Amino acid sequence: MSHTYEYPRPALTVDCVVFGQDEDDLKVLLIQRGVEPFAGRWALPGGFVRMDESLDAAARRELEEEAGIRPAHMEQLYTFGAPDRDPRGRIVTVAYFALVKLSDHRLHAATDAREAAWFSVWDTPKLAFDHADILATALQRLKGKVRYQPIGFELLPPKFTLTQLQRLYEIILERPLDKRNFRKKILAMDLLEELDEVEQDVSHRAARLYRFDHKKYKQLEKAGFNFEL
Amino acid sequence: MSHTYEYPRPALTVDCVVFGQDEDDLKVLLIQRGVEPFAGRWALPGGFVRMDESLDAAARRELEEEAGIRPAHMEQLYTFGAPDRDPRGRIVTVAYFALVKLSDHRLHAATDAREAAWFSVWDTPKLAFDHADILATALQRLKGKVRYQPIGFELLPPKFTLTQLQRLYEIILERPLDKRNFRKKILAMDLLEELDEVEQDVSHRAARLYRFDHKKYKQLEKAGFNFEL
DNA sequence: ACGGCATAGTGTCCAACGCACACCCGGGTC
DNA sequence: GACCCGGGTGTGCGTTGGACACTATGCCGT
Repeated sequence: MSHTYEYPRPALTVDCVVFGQDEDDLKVLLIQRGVEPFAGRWALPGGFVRMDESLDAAARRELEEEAGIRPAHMEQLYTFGAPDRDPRGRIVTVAYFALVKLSDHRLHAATDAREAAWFSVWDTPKLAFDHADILATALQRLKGKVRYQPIGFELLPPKFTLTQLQRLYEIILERPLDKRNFRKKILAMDLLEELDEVEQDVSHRAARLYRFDHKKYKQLEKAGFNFEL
Repeated sequence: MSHTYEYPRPALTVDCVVFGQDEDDLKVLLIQRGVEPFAGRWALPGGFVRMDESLDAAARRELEEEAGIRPAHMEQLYTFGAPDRDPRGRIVTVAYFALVKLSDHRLHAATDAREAAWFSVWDTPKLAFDHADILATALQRLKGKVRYQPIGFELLPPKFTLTQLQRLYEIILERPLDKRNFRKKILAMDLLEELDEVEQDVSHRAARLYRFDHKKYKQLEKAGFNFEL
């Protein structure tokens, strides 16, 4: 079955930059290509947009299909449409930016026959197409956004310690933060619920666990409150 | 001549939200549609992306063709792709955001046979397609961006008074600013060149003219300086 | 020439915030 | 019980943001 149009059309794909935090590293999800072009190279997960689905839906579907991932946070990043960005012809791609809790998506073997794996964002293999540009754009967005919107929490498990949170910010922003000032500021926002629980199985004093209060944040946001690290 | 593909493809367009400042009003450029669907309705300028041009180039070309406009500032805004956003079928559009000096683009009759006109952004006619959503997104972007990047200057003539600049910010941000604090802050950045010229033809004390120093801004930017109103 | 009018231009004070900084605490290990 | 490892806490200072009101200048009308 084929499809005919009066004027030529670019093909339209979505590609997803999925970030996860692991220990002291920021990871990005990549998939090894099985076919030409760029067979064997690593690339961002993605694929063609179907005629009856929105762009967001296409991005979610591809992530589910290719890596079994349902991200907590996802937003459109940028649309890349240089005429020569794909050797197969004119293909325009809408890039998405997603955050997942790595704890939810530990080791997963290739769900879609292809190999999927997490790489440090500071040390990725050579990527297919213009995916290195897309990744760079996504990193820039993450760095810029994390200071003004509480999206960092989407990378952490539901219960976390303040030190974990601080480490996350330090990794993303690539600079050290002062412990006392960080805690003062984040607690002053009154967005964290202090739990009656502490870390388990650590060989030192256990830290208190906190949970991000999404409801409270939405309320404060409506009232004109601005999150700012 | 027709074009055939193995899988169906959405059509791809660009649409431009062009802002201009006029006196005490923020204007947006609209074009009256001549054909169905939405014949007679006002819409954002835009059109189909050609196979050999980048998305940015398509946006610039459409603006030139439909309104004879070459904007000083232009950036990609967001891509809108709801399956039902166009009654003709699946059409995905990459929206752009542009700023022009209205002084450069005064009254221009319809360049492309169609009628083009400036409307107050607070009082537009009912727009075709999902263009009202696109406009709202663009306004939000403008409001957010103007405080952290010196793009406001692209809306003013090359030489302007501090009062004009302040009015512009007040219009965009929709709130009054304090004159002394505004001047203090903007001059402290050392980005404005104080000219040996004053306004002409005013029936009161003439204000000094200033010019934005793009070169100096680029230097400071490299040195880690952050513009912030 | 004089007065009136419209906008230009200018400085201080106070409160809030950002940031630098160091020590004791608690729990586990050996 | 000594030690090791991170957890948890408060103060002080310099900077910044924001409120606030009067004099200066030039044109116009009489």
